Order: sequence, then structure tokens, then C-alpha cells
Amino acid sequence: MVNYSIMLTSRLPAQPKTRDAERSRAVILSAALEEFALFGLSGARIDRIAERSNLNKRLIYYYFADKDQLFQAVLEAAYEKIRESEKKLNLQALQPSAAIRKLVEFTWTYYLENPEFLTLLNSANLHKARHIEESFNARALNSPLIELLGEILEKGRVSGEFRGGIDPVQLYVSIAALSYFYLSNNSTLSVIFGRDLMTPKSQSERLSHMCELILGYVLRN
Amino acid sequence: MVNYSIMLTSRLPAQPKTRDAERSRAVILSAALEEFALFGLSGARIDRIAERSNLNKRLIYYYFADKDQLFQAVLEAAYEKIRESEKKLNLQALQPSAAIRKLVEFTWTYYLENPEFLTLLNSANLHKARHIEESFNARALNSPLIELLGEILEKGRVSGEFRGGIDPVQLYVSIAALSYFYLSNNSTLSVIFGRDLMTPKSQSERLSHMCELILGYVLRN
Amino acid sequence: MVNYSIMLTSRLPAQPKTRDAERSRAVILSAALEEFALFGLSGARIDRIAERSNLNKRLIYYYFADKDQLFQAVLEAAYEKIRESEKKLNLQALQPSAAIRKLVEFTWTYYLENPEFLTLLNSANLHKARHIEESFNARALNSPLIELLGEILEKGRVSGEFRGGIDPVQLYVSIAALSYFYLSNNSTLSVIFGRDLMTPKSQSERLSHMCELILGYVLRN
Amino acid sequence: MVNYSIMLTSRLPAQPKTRDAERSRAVILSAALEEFALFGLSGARIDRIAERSNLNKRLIYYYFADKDQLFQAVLEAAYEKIRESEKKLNLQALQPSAAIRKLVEFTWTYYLENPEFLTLLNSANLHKARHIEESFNARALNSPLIELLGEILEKGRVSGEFRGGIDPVQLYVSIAALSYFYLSNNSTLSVIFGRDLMTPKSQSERLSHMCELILGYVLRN
DNA sequence: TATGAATGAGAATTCATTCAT
DNA sequence: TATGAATGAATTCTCATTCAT
Repeated sequence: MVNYSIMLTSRLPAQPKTRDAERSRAVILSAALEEFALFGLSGARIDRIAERSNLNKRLIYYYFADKDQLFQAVLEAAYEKIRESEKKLNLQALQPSAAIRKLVEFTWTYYLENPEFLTLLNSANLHKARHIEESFNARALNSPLIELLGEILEKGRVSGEFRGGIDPVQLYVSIAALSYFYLSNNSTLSVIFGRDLMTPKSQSERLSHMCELILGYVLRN
Repeated sequence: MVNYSIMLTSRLPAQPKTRDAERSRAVILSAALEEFALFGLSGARIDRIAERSNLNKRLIYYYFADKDQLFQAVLEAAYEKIRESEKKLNLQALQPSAAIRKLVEFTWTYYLENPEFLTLLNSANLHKARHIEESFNARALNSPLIELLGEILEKGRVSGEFRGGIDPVQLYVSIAALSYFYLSNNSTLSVIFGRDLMTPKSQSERLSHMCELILGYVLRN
Repeated sequence: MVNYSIMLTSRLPAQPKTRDAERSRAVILSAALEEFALFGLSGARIDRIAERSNLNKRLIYYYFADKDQLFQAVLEAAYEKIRESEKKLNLQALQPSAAIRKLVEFTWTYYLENPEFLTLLNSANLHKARHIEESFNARALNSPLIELLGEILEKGRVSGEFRGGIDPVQLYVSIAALSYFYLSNNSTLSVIFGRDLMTPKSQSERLSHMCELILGYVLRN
Repeated sequence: MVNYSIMLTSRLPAQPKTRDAERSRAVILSAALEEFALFGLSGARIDRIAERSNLNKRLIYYYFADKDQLFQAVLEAAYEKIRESEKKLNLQALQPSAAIRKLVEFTWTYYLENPEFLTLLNSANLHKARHIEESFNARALNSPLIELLGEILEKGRVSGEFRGGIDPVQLYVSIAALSYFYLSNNSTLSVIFGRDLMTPKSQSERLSHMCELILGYVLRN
């Protein structure tokens, strides 16, 4: 059997055990994020999360009812984080085509820099989004970007720059899909195509391709 | 804890215990495919695979060394199956744009009808393609479609129909991505967007969108 | 876990599968001897015995009722073998002190050349000689050497060479003990004393010591 | 198959479940000692060790990584115990021949009263002293008796009482051997010689014989 | 708030043994 | 006589979770 303990590279430095509830909660959450990202929901181990966070296993149960709810909390935090980032995009200030390009670039960069997000979503989907559904009432997980994207598409259409009839949801899903699949399945794809898809060159080629693909479609001829 | 035994809908009908090695192996493989697809590698249970196949748990170890190698065998079988289907596509007989459209449609349909394939790949990627790498030497997992796609793109470029400079690997990945992400993450997306993405209408809208997107990009103006 | 299959160095060369009952039985017996000697009764694996003998596992059960009886058969064979060797010693032809010396040397050499015998006996004793008891009625396991040794001691006493009052059983046990313990516990002792007890030099020193010890006791001053 | 549960005579009385780590560890260790002594390493069952100690099986793994390490801990404890006893012998205070005699008697008595020690060593040797080697760095397993024995032999030689040229290691091994073999193989020997070697009379005869043998050799007559 | 000790239910894997041919 | 297929009962070890302090 593989000993995954050696993967605990990011074990947090032993901190002075101040009795700081907020802090402990956050530390657990971030340790759990790593663990779930690396091993999925079933593969994650409460023990390792405790090790990672340099906290007692029992404390995890103090803050989170069980593994499932911990996963859910992690998932919510991940969503909140990406929503935070999206907010800062300020797409409405840009020209339609520049806005679309920026959205593609943002998506790519965000996934690239936050690969846990991808694995997390995969896990969530394996479990039929059970955890997401439960979170939905409590927190606004849905992207405000959809409306914004709709406005951008409309603005482009009116100006004659964009083709009409584009469903913002479909486009949004497609933009996510192009980055997501490439990065999430990168290791499989690299083996299958016999080339490293994560070299800087490959990465920039992918980004170009995606921009061309999306803009080639959106732009009226 | 959830009792997943109730999900054993597809328990195979108790067959006459023929002492047929090939058969037993195949039955185990197909039961394992279901199980791994439903729960991922870590979440899958050997016990349930035995139940599903109406065979003795011990027999699984008789044919497959351990869970990991069983997973690998399942993965290989899944790849072989999709490669088989691809072979029947006969894209070379079509006009370039028709060929591209057919490839998009095929991808969509295949994933739709073989959802296990998606979950399986997700699992494989969670484990960093370890299993795929190990299989790669033994079996041709890589798609022969890449070369064919290259030829199609070239033919279209020469005839002036297609734009030039398209990397077939990038395009192939993108075509897969568009279907894969939508279907694999469907449950999460459905919750987030507050609409069922799997109704017939949604499905056909998605297929149209993908065709437009890919062809809008490939076709010169 | 340790993979002991690599220890199957002495796997017999694949023989033409003649339907030779006697031969098969013998092959199994010798494979089992090795296996039991290496791993003890509990540690031995029927599977490995089958591998070792290049025969089907089922055949083992054809010839021997179960693991226990196989062990017993192995034990009996080992006893018969040492009794065979003892018979050839021809101690009665020697002078008393020469005979004693020869017995010490024989014991040492036999154990040295047949280390399986030691481990086998250890196993038998761990199981409280259950297997030996069962064999006893059927076969003459007891050494005819005891009587002979009694005669030798008496001859030596009469001639004034040996001291009197020596119980041949005690002496026999002691002679065996001195070689047995050294060889059977050699690995532990080597570690404890920090010196390799199996070098040629160590071996000859041990033999000298044992001869001196036994003769020093037996001989009248 | 034999039901060994009935051999659990020494199941410890259900103690008040004190949450005492040291205590639990010790209880497990002593239960494991019994189990390993009775069945050897391979034959021992973790389940039975749990039963014996009236503790949860899981706790065994909490304190000891696995069966192998548990065995190692047991072995170390056994060595420490005998070394403790040896320390109390105070041989240096005795006359040379009295000291030798006392060492023989001590060895006999210790093995007689701690038969687990013998089986344990047998097991350790079956496994090629793997466990002892691993312990050796950490703990002083080697007997301080060797040096002392050397001094005693020298003292006896100088006084003209003992013969010269005796290697203390050889003598020590021989003294151990004489008791060890008799006791460890007692059941086999009893069957073979057709007499019970463990009656009080047999025992005292054995002890006499060993003393005569060793002293007969050591003393310059 | 924090933690080490303890546990029951499981989960992968092993093993001797039997079945069917 | 020989063998590959099949199995039930263990057996080691794991995991989420709770107890007691």
C-alpha cells in the first residue's frame, strides 16, 4: 500500500496553541481542502487532515459534525473564494470582446492556480452534487457572472460585433469546460498524447486556442 | 451512513454457475465498472462488486490481484470500448465540415450513453493517471482519431473551407471538453443554474451550441 | 508485506508431467519440507508448496488429507532420513572415546547439512509434538542409537576409560543440544554476540569445543 | 480445525476501563507474549490477543503498528526481563566453580519458569532474527554475563582449579543449549524416548547431569 | 477549547479446502 | 492421475467516530 503521509508536505508549522476558535476552524478547513483535493471524498482521511492541521482529530468533530459536513464546508469555501475573485474582474468596464477574452483568461488562470477546485468539483459531482444542493439555500453559490455575461453578449450583438442567439449559460459552461477538462484530465491526456501538456509552451498554446475558439464563435464572422 | 446496497439495481440475475473462466472474468469486470463508476476508486467496495456479479468475493482476487489492478483492467476495457466505437465512425468518407460535426455528435452521444466512462476518467485523473500509465505500454489507448482529425483539418484548409493553423490535439481536447464537462458536472451545474440540464430540450440545445461553437471556429468566416 | 515468492529459488524444473504417482508424492513431500522449514507450520502456504513442486494445488490434497497430515508426513520422512544416516555410522566398530567423538561430529555435520531438520523439529515442538505422537505408533522414530550408546558407555566404564553413572539418554540429549542450539539459534546469537557464528573458523571452533566438553566429561580424569 | 479459544485460560479479569495508556500497553504486551509463545508469530492471532487482554483489537494497532512490530516489542520485553534476572545473580561474589554451577542452575530454572522465552526465541530464529536485528540498536540485548564469565574462567584458571583456553562465548552458548534443547523439545523427546521428561525426578536428573557435564569439563580434575 | 484513549463496524486480502471436469 | 475454477471462513488492518478528562 502506498504511504500517503509523505505527501503531507504542506503540514502547517506547529503554531502556538492559542485557543483561537476562528483560527482553528480555518486551519482545519484549509487542511481538509488539501486532503479532499488530493484524494477525493472517500479517499480523504480524517487522520491526515488532523496531521495536516497540527490539531487533534477530535477537534475536527468539534467544529464539523462529520466528514460529509466537513466536505460540504470545504466546498462552500471553495465556491465563495472563486466568487470573490470573479467579483474583482470588473468585466462591465470592458468592451464586449475584451470582456469575453478576459473571462476566458481568468477561468484558465484561476483553475491553473487553484487546482484543488477542480478535484473538489469532481468529487462533488461523483456524489451527485448532494453537498452542493444542501448548501444552496444557505449561500449564494451561483455565479452573478451569468447575468453580466448576458449583458455583455447583448451589448456586443447590438453593436454588430457579436452574433446573436447565444445563451450565456451555454457559453459560460463552454468557457469553463475548455479549461477544466484540459487541466483536470491533464495527466491522462499527457499519457495518451505522449506529450507534456503542462509545459509553459503547452499552456500558452492552450490559452490561445481557447481564446480563438470562443472569440471565433462569438464574433460575427 | 448511507446504505448503498440499495443501489445494486443492476445485480446480474443469478446465472447457472458455469465454470467458465472467461465469463466469470467478464462478469466481474462489468460489475466493477458499475461500482467504480458510481463510487470512484476509493469509494468502491469489493464486497459490492462481488454482490453485483453474483460471484464469490474470493474469485475477484483469483482473477485480479487487487483492487488497483481491477480498476486498471476496468479502465483498459473502457478505453478499448470507446476506441472500438470510434473506429466505426468512418469520418474519412465525409466532407470536412460534416466530419467535424459528426465527431462532435459522436462524442456527445457516447458520453451520454456511457456515463461510467466519465466517472472512470475522473477517478483515473484523481490518481494522477497512475493506472493509465501502467496500461499504456501494453495497449494502444491513444486515439487514432488524432491523425484522422489532422487530415480532415488539412483537407478543409486546402479547400478554403477551414481556417488554417488548428492543432488537431487542441481541437480534439476541446470537443471532448465541451461534452465531458457538461455531462460530468451536470448535477452541480443543474443546482447552480437552477435548471435541469438533462431534459431532452436542454440536451439538444447543448448539442446545437457545441456544434455552432466548434464549427463557428473551424470554418473560415 | 513481504513477498516470499522470491524465495522460491528451488522451484523444481518443470518436468514432463508423467502420471507417476510415486514421483508426484515425493516431489510434493520435498517441496513441503522446504516450505515448512522456511516458514514453520502456520507460516507455510499450500499455494507455495504447489508452486515449488510445479504441481497443482489440488494434487496435494489428493495425496495428503490436509496441511496437518502433510506436515506429519514431512516430519516422518525427516526422521527416517536421519535414522538412515545414523545406521551407517557403525559406532560399534570403534573404541569408546572414538565412538563418542564420532557421534558428536556426526550430529554437528548432519544438522549443519540438513538445517530444515532443526526448523521442522521446532515447529513440531511448538505444536506440542502432536504430530510426532500420531506418527509414533506407525513408525519407529526413536533412535536405536540409545542402546548402542549405552553399550559404548558401559564398555568405556569397564575399561576404566570412562566415568560411570552416565545416563545414555541424558548424554544423547546433550550431544544433540550443543549442536542444535548453536545452529538453530545462530542468527539470534550472531546478532547478540556481534560476531558471525557461521564462518568456517567459528564452525570448527564450535566443533572442537563440543568435543572437548563431551569428552572432558565422559573420560575419567 | 482446532478451536484454540479454549486455550484462553489466562484471559485477564475484566478490569475497570481505566484510561491508562501505560497500563493498556503493558496488558497488550503480556497478552501478546502468551499468544506468541503458544502459537509462534504466524500462528498467533491478533483477535486472540485482544480477547486475552480484554481490550479492543483496534487498540493493539493504536499502540503497535502491526503484528510484526508487536512481536518485536514482545521480544524486546522478554530480553529485558531475562537481563534483569541475570543482573541479580551476583556471580562475582562466588568462587569460580560455585559461580559456574549457579549459572547452570539459573539458566535451567529461568527457562523452566519462563517457557515462553524459549518459544519466542524459536520464532525469532525462524524469522532469521529479523526482529532482533531491528531492536539491537535501540536496546542492550546482549548479555553482560559474557565478560563476567570470562573473568570467572580466568580466575579459576589462575587458581589452578579450571582448565585454560575456554572461550566464554562457547561455554555460555553450551550452558544455554543444554537447558534450552531439553525444555524446548521436551514434548518430542518425551515421545521418542517413551518417558516423561518433565517429572520432578527427570528434572532433577537433568540438572545434575548438566552440572556434572559442565563442571566435569571446566574443572582441571 | 483541546486532547489522548478507546471502539465497532467495516474493508481488503488471505488461506485452506472443495467442486467439476 | 491431474487441473483450473470456485468458495467460506478467517485474518490483518483501517476508518470514522465517541469517550473521558
